[in-house]
Amino acid sequence: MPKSQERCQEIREETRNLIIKKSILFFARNGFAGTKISDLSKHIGIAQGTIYIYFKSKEELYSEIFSISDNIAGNDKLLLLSKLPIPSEQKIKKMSGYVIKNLKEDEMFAAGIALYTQRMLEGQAEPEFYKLTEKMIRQGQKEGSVVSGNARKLSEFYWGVVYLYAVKSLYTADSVMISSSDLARVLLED
Amino acid sequence: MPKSQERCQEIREETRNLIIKKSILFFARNGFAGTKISDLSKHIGIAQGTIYIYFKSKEELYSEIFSISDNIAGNDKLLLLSKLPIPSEQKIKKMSGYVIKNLKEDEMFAAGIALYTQRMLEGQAEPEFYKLTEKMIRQGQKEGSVVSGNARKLSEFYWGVVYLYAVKSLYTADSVMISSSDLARVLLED
Amino acid sequence: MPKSQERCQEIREETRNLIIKKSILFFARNGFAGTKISDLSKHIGIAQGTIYIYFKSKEELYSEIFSISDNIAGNDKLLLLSKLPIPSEQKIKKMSGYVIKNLKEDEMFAAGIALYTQRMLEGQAEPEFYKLTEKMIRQGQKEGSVVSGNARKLSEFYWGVVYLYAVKSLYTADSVMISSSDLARVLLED
Amino acid sequence: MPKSQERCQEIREETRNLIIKKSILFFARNGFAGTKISDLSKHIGIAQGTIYIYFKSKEELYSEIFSISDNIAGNDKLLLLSKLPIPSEQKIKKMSGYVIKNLKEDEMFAAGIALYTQRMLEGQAEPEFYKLTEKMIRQGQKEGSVVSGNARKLSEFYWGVVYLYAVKSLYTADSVMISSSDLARVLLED
DNA sequence: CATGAATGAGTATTCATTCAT
DNA sequence: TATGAATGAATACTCATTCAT
Repeated sequence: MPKSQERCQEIREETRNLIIKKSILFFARNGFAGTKISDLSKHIGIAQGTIYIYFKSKEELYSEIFSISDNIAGNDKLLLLSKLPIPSEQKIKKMSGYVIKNLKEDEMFAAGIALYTQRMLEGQAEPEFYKLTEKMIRQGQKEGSVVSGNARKLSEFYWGVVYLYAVKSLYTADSVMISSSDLARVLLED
Repeated sequence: MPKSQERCQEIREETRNLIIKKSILFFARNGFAGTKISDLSKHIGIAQGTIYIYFKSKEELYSEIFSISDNIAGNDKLLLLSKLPIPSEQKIKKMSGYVIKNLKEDEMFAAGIALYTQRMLEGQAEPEFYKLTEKMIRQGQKEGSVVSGNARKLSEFYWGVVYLYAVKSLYTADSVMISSSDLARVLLED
Repeated sequence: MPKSQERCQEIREETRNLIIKKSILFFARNGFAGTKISDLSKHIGIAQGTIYIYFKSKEELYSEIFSISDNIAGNDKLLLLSKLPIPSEQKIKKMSGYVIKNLKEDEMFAAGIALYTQRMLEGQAEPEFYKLTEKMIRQGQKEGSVVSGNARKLSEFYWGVVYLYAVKSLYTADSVMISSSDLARVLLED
Repeated sequence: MPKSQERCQEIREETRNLIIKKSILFFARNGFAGTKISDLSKHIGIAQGTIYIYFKSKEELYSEIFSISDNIAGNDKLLLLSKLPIPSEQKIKKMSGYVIKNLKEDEMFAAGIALYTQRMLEGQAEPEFYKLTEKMIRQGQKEGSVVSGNARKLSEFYWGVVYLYAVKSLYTADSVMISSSDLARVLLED
């Protein structure tokens, strides 16, 4: 008896997600060239061939992971946050809390941040959440809670610091993490 | 003919240095696995085989580059600086000025910082200049010029920021650089 | 329930025949190595696994097809023909008419001829119908209706020409076919 | 001391030609899918990697071989022949003599004919020498030396017969070859 | 029986390294 | 020394075959 259409679809979806999820960490740690399909498939726990059922090439898998790392980086939450009718100081504190919490608890989040930032450095990604942060900064500067200076540069600096700790956590299991308030202070006046 | 002997030695030295110098940027940008000897030799302007006259393997060249990136990162200057009988605030400002100037003017410096930090993250390098910076921070905290907090963490943070801008400058030709005083302010009280 | 048993057997037989029938064309066009089971199953309209219910391996399916292509090539008819008590000229004309008719109307026939000839060229098939044709030729030479020359060579030439048009029809839908009388003339005196 | 520019060029040319020459037979015998690069390189007597210095892929090598098989098939000679101010009968006899001689003596010639014809069947090659032969046939028909009938069809038939014996000689070392005059008789009146 | 996702041995391709010139 | 063509082990990718459903 043939498997039902839906069940097949489900299985495909599951396997595809498994591959993506497990690949993110691998690519974030070792880079594209440093990642071998043989190692990757062992790490995922599937056969090498299975990867090629879902992705045409290593390159394609890598690309897919990037479009996903965008979401991982938390755009949705940030978008929501940036639209709330609250003072910028609170937004930045909430954002920093969210970021630090995730960096600590979710390796995937750290990997997403790392990959996304790297691709951005190579000029191949548009930093959506940089812009949202810029907005918060400008609002905060009006409100007097955020330090003065070019908003774009400050945003870059803020996320740069996040990247720093993301990369650190990818390499060192129990790396000392910056505190949520220390991170917020990058932008806020004392 | 001792003269020609020396000249030979000189030429050897020159070629060797050329390889190292041109390799640093390449490795810093693409990582170890992402750097192909064929591309590298083309970039240097020599034959692939020539590299193997001076270095036993890609691995050895990479290692060599690290021991050099250590120096590039400015240990000597830093060491000197840290021993001067001047207030920590001045040391930190001088160091920041030195770092920013070099990041702006010397791609090799940026590459050295990037490589060194990367290897450090992978736990394969002992961060000599982190310790020197820690010293300055402790001195500064006593003098009241440096913000309070764990000296090691602050040092890591300071150099993390430097790494951030080093990487940025490797990828983007005219990247907006942080100012020397902004960098110093990472450690100094307002 | 003997009835359902039979029905089952029938279905099996049907599927098996479907696979064979549809495979012949595929193998004839692309050769053994050039035929992928994935493509083949798509072309047949069944799942890949189904093929392996009926045949132990690709190799076995291929072999099966050959024993069948032997029959397709029309041994039985030829055998019958060669035994009829009629002049060789008529036999050859009938045979040529039969061959051309089938080449035109039945892709399977063309495929069978092509496969059989290919395997023969590789020395893996015994050309039963070559021998029957040889007989006709010898008879015809005695009767004065067939051109003189080595009977085996003439037989090879005759079937070579048939192969030629068989292959042509496999690749080109509406290929110009040789006429029955042109084919006969390969052997017959004017 | 570096190798001289010209010597390098020479070596490259030689190796490239060696690969092409030795590949023709292999591909002609086994087809594209049936040819493994590992076997091919062993047969040529070089390392697998060497092939990829000269050709981007197996596909590209195969294509290259085809553009060359065109020449092998003897276009130049044929062109010359077709333009000579001699009766068509002589042209056809000369051509047949040339073809049979080469089929007997030069495996490469046979391979070239086989490959070219196969690609033509797949509709991927323009049969230059078919056209030249057509011309000869038309001229001969006017002169009364060539059998009547559609010139294109006759040309196809003639080269089909040549293909037949080309393929045969590829598989069987000492295959019985058609004689030059037998081949000519395919087109000429008795 | 039929399915098609998964497997892994087999094949194509790359790239660090060697070596004749 | 310097070269770059050649090497072959390492890696990416394919496809005949299996197996849980």
